Amino acid sequence: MSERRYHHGNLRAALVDAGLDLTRDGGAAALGLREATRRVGVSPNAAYRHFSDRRALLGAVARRVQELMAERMAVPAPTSSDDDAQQARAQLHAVGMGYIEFALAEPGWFAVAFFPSPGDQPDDDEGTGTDPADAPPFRMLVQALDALVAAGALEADARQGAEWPCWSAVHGFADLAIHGPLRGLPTEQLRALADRTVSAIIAGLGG
Amino acid sequence: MSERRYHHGNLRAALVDAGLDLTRDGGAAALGLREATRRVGVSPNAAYRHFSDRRALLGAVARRVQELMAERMAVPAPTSSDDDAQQARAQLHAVGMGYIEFALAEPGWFAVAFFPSPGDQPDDDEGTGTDPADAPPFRMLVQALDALVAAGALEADARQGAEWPCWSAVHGFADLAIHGPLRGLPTEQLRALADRTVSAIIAGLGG
DNA sequence: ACTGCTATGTTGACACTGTAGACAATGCAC
DNA sequence: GTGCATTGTCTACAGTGTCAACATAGCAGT
Repeated sequence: MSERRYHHGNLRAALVDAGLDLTRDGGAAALGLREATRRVGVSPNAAYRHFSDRRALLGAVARRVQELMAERMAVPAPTSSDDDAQQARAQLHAVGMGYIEFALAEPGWFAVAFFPSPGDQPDDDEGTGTDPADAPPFRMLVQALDALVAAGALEADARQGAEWPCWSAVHGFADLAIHGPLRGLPTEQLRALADRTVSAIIAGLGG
Repeated sequence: MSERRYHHGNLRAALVDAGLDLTRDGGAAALGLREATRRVGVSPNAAYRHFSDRRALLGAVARRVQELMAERMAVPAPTSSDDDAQQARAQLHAVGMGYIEFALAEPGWFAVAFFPSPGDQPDDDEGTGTDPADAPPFRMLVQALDALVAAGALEADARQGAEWPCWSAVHGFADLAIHGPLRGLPTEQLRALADRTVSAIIAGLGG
């Protein structure tokens, strides 16, 4: 098992795993090329065979985090209630709360998941790799909003672009709660504020 | 003028100014201790006479940016309309849009202004210096919300903690628009989405 | 089965960063 | 003027990302 072969076998995956470890506490800044390779037991430059850049590795880690996030945001199985509209609203609410709760539970990962500010803007679009608009958590939001329309709880006019107010609210709240003035508040209180925020943005969508 | 005296005279201020220059494009990552001192024409370690740390300098820059932000968010002078409630709502709306517009106009500065993720959390509260809750832009938000209550446009119950949904929405939108999937959208479209976001969160406050 | 190519990992080096400690110049208080 | 606290410099160290040249391993084709 621990025979050190010259070829690692699956370095790329191993580096991403190391990246997950490092970013979990410490966020993006904690992911160093040298540190990651050190953990895997490989020379620093080996990483360059799999990633063009430190930022490329970070991007790969980010995509994995997005998947983890979507898994944790599992929807609470639509209880067979009669009120479709109410249920759709509840689902959207759950998606929002799931987003925030993941952020609170894994602040380091969350800081990496979407658009890491540490490096400057990625120069070009395809720099980090994937379009953030098809990040799994985002798709969940889209789905929930569509369901809201289908249930008649949201006008078709108001549907257009509704993703952004929603995402804005939960994303902003997460940032405030992790790095901002809300940091350190007791979980219960935090959850109450999150609930208020999510409820408010959903309620305000109609107008 | 350009006589190089041994003592710079006002190094601290000069370093902060250099920091403003550096962060303006490039955000927090662009503020290097060595680079800043180089610009001022002073040895790297001179900075340590005025700041304990690179992060301390960054904090000083952040506070200056917050002031700049508040200046740019100048309220549009309450037009003497008869409808108090409508006017209060408009003021709150203007504060939110001002926040976002500053962020869009000065993305580098905005990234530094509040809670720079680059470094990890500041270890202790008083690390960066001031409580983010009395950042000038935040005070403007508080004021606008109070005015809303005074005008009868917001129940006293709903007033409590209303800062956070509001701040969350605009802050999140700014992040999405700068680093996120909204990046690069034409200004006009961006402004429309911002408007929608701000309107939504205000409309949703009552519930 | 041997040969050669390509993918993968290593070594050494460079320029850069933040930070620490010992030293030098300055300007203010007496 | 003298002495001292403030402010800036120099040297040095550990750490980083990245590049170029080299070494090894495994696979393809004869």
